[in-house]
Amino acid sequence: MYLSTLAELALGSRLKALSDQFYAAADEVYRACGASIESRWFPVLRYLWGNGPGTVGEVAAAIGQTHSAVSQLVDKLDAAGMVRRERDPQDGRRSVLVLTDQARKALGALGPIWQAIRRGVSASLGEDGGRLLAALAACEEALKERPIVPAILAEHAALLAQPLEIVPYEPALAGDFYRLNVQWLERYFGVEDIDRQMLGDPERYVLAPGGALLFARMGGQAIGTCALLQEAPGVYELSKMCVDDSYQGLGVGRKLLDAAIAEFHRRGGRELFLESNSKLRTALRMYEQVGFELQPGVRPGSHYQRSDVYMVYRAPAERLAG
Amino acid sequence: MYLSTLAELALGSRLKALSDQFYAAADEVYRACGASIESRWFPVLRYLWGNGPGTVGEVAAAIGQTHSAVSQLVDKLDAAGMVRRERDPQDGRRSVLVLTDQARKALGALGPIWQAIRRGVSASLGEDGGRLLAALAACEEALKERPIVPAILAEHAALLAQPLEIVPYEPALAGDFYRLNVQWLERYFGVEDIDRQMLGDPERYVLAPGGALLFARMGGQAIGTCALLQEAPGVYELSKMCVDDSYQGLGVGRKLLDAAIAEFHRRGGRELFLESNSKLRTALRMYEQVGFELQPGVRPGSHYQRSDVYMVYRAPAERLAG
DNA sequence: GATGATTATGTTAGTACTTACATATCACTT
DNA sequence: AAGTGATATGTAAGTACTAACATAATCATC
Repeated sequence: MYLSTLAELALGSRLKALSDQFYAAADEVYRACGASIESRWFPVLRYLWGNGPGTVGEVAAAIGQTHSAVSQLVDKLDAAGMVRRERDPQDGRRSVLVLTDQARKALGALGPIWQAIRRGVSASLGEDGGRLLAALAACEEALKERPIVPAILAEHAALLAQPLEIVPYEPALAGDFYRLNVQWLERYFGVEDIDRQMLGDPERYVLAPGGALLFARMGGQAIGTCALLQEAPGVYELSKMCVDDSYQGLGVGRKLLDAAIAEFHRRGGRELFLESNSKLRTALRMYEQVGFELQPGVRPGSHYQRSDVYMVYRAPAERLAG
Repeated sequence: MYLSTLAELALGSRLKALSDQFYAAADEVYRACGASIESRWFPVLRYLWGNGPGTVGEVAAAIGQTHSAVSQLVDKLDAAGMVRRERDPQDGRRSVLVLTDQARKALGALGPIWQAIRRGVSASLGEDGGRLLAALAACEEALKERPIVPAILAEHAALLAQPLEIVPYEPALAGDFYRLNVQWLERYFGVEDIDRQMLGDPERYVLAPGGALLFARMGGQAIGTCALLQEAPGVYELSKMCVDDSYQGLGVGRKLLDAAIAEFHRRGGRELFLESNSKLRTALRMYEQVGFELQPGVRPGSHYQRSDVYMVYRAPAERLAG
């Protein structure tokens, strides 16, 4: 399932879906057994049944819903003849909810159904049912102790505060070069043979021909990379630029790009070009911002199947002059 | 929390509540970070972002919702300028959903927030977060393989088919006498010393003084019990009556009670009384139904702290006569 | 006993879904 | 080409909640 690949990000959706499944299943069972009760009524009715009459607020707190949800539910239960509202003589604000005899009778007859639900759920889910219940209880507890929003905001602040540094290639980073590029290529295109070759041995295919390889590092981890390939003396290609998915949006790409251009200038390069794909609008816009200009057609003799965009760098000074 | 005592019965409610918490948390984070996106949009947007344009049905299947939910969501996303609907030229029925540039930009900037959510959730939930995800995935899988409704109905049929029998004490049942009573006492009151003594050695404290001990058995398992204690010659106390939680509602208690009264008559008993607590309304009503009459006050010399109800049995014949 | 704050509930409006139905298109068969 | 069933989407009505507000009763303080 797609959602499970998103892990923590799609928890809400998945829990909701599972919740709906259980509600629907209970309703179907009640209907099949001829019980005139709805699954949504269960928490309120069961509470009143087990604990005796209670106020709206008390029930709401026990079953973890708002008082207005309970109040509205009671409207329905009242209409269905299951619950009576009585004023508390001690405290006129309170509405005391009392099960009617009809409800007591109906609930009394539900024992075997509830028992069957318990067993049926256990049978269907097997051990995972127990695990789900345990995890659920643990998470409910954890969320009470450690609210989630401040935790997320703290992580967010920490992420943004971590210094981002651009560092040159070192052998320990070879694996990151491969990982980052493949992650990116698989998402947008597919990995071509020419890619695997270069990605697997950057020292031979990037550095040896006189190119440069840069990495963006945050918190000790390589999260982006960018290569400057020397095609001919003084002629460089900007290539293999990518940033880890989970660090998108932090401006990492722009910093890598700036660093690569600075390196091109430091080496006194004569020409800098790149090939890309028109699907990558965000990237193309960024290239334009730093000084690349779109050329008509593709570069003669391009070795990438995916490239349909050809851009050439023109330093700001040149542009002013020309 | 009350709901967690209901185990499998309240799974729907609890999952829904947790789901809502995650949605609300995500929305709060988005708001705090100034991102103009809503948590409910996430699955659709993320899918389109990661997998490129897709049709309504494709997206719905991927994120596990109905096509109409997606269609309605797309209405909102369209209004918000995040998604465009385009007709599929190959198949005129299909609506192809395409992210707008604005959406791409917004989603691009969300990288660190998503990353923070992942980390924040993990930080708040600790290991339980991983357990929840694992259990969730396992249960989703299990429900696909073994639908839950037939499993419940099968259990229900099996339950009703099992014959219920009332049997007298035998040594193998001594453990059940203890288990059933303690389960019940812990739920409602607390176990008093006088209880432990008698529960631990029924042969000495129930049978030796001339009492009787009955058990309800279903499918080979003891699921309820009831004692008839002889206080003085011909004077009996009905006591220690309880039924396993998970077999409530099957009429087990009533059968035990009827059997105990029959035993009292068989022995030619002169007086039968019981002590109970006013909290146990269902039980009290049942006692009244079979012929017990409420007495004012408590029984003189009662040995239970929890008893505030004193009832004496009057055989139907006596009542007719009196 | 007047007052202001708090508490308990009810009410209204809105949201996110569902189910059920309607409509449009496609793929086949004849 | 005309009809038929399947498929893809849209639309309408309904449900179960929430949030926000309104109302009423109680408590605390002077």
